[in-house]
Amino acid sequence: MIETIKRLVYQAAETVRETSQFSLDRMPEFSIEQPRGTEHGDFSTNAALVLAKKLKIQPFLAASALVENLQKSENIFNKIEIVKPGFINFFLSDHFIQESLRKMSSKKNVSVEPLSSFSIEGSFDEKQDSLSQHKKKFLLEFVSANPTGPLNVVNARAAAVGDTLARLIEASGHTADREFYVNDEGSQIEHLAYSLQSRYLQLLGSEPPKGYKAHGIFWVPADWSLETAEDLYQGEYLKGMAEQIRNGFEKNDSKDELSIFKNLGTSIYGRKIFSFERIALLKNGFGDKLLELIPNEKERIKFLSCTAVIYNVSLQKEVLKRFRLEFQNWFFQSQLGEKVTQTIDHLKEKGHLYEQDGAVWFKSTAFHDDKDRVLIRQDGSPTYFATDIAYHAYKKERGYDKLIDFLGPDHHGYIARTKAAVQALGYPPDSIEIYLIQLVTLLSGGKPVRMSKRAGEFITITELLDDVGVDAARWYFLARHRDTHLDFDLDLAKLQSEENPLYYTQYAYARISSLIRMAEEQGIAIPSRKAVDLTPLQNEAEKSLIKKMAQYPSIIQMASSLREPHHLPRYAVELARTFHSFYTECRILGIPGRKLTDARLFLVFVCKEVLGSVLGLMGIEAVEKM
RNA sequence: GGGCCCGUAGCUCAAUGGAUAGAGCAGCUGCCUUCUAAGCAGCGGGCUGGAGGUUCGAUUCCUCUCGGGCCCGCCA
Repeated sequence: MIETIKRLVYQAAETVRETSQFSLDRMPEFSIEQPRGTEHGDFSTNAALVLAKKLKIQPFLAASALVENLQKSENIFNKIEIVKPGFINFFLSDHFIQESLRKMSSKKNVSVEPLSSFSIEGSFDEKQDSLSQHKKKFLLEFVSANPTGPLNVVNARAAAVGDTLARLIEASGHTADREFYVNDEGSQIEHLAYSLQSRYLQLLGSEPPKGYKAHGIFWVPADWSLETAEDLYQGEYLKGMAEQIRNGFEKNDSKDELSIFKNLGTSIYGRKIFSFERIALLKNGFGDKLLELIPNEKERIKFLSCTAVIYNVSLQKEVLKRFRLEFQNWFFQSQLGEKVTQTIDHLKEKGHLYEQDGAVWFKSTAFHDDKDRVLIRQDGSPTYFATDIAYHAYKKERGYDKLIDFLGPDHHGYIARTKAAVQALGYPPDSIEIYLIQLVTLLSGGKPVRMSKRAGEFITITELLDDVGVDAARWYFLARHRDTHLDFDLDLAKLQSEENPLYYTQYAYARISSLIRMAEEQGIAIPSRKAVDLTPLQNEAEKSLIKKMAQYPSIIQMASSLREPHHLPRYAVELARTFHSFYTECRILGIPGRKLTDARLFLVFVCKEVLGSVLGLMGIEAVEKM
């Protein structure tokens, strides 16, 4: 419906270009909107206003030119008017609205054509044919939490936003892979292993073993160099892990947790990382013999790192699955291997590096970064940033056209330097997009819950899901713009759960489902798309519902291209409201006239499809009964 | 000192440069002997933090300013 109107406007603009004195090479982007009241028509466009700006002419003049060249098919328009500055308002015929409904249902799953980049040369249809060439491969990286513990609420927000954006991008005709980057190397992982070992040692006795010293609440090797215990992980979950190392992983759970170490370990690292004996020990427990069985401190820490990483990742995977999110790829930093030095060499060849103070620097200021960045430290080891560049290089080498990263707000400094790196590698600036997802402040009892992984104080995603459920969690995260701080009031989320917009939307779906069930009981089937007579649909409630559904493709297109999933819940509520209003006013069953019943039944059936599709994009369950 | 994000109804938040700035919650008034009242219809509620600028038009873009949050390592 909107596409049709938009196409006609484009065609009108083309005619204007061909026949008028205006020198116009490209029709600027414009929008088709649904005005609030009916006095401004069923739909309106600002096309003439943006055109006027481009041509530097009076808006009203541009509007007149467009309207004169608009095909005023009576099958489509009852009336077209030009108003005040230069809005063009379309009043649609009943026939056009009714037939739009028929078209909507013809699409298997509602998808849309990108309308954003049309030049005025070439007709709409030609552009549409070349759509397949515009199909792009997206790679979305998000969550990417360190494998040092359970996922928290901020990760959950990223999970919801990233997943739904991926679905949106797919719905708008591209492909999108989701990727989780696991930082399984570096000092933080080492600290994790030391923290774990310390918890294990604490299980064994009250005094530190020989060669260890007290370090805060931890016991660390006497020659350990770290200055403060703050660098160690204090979370309670490490105690549980330590116990499992002592008692065996299998015993703790009915599931065979051991397969994690065999299967996940192998799939992560592509090779066996634990010997048969080690796996058996993980299974049955080390008892109090860990230090004897792996006497070499360095080897033991490496072993504990791997164990902790694999275990944490497997738990993260599990909870994300519960959150209805599955990543196509889990990419581990340790998989980069030679890639890091290769990438650095590549940058060196291109002349983007220099040496200073015994370190190797990337001249990122050449690409709009604030200052240059170290890639190789004085001690010869690569920085985190260096591995990150290698990782992004590898992403591009895998053939993705567009990389999208979601970062936490504390990483905003990485936006400029990462973009700089991608450009330095020779890729166009628009091949990478990096967005921040702002913090989530959990409110409990009206007071913020402070979250710090190392202090061990945080609400895990599991606790959140236990508390409010997957649907409510996803809805809350998606409903807000990713750029704004989110106050997630746990009490409120629970208390209001009965009058949540989520339930309002699901209720609309359930009502339709119930209706269709009842119709079937009465032997009334959903009429076929081809045969149904839609002419009985004439009152405002019916037409409003059709028009609201007609907006769906442009909502997807907008949310997808802006990378802003929060438009979906808003639209879902609007659609549900329009439906509820229609439902109250129009009876479907038990009315005289089978034709009206059929037409309305078809209407709600399509509405159910659209509602189901919106909820599906949000990863929220569409319930048949409430 | 520098950078990023946010200031919109009592509360939580929308509004891809567009018409009278909108929803939900909270408050008030009506509506269930017929398809789910977890619903509908209606009312009240705003100097969009403030001051300039850009233009046909600014919540949106630019400058300044006030308030809140986050960051600024050869940690990851």
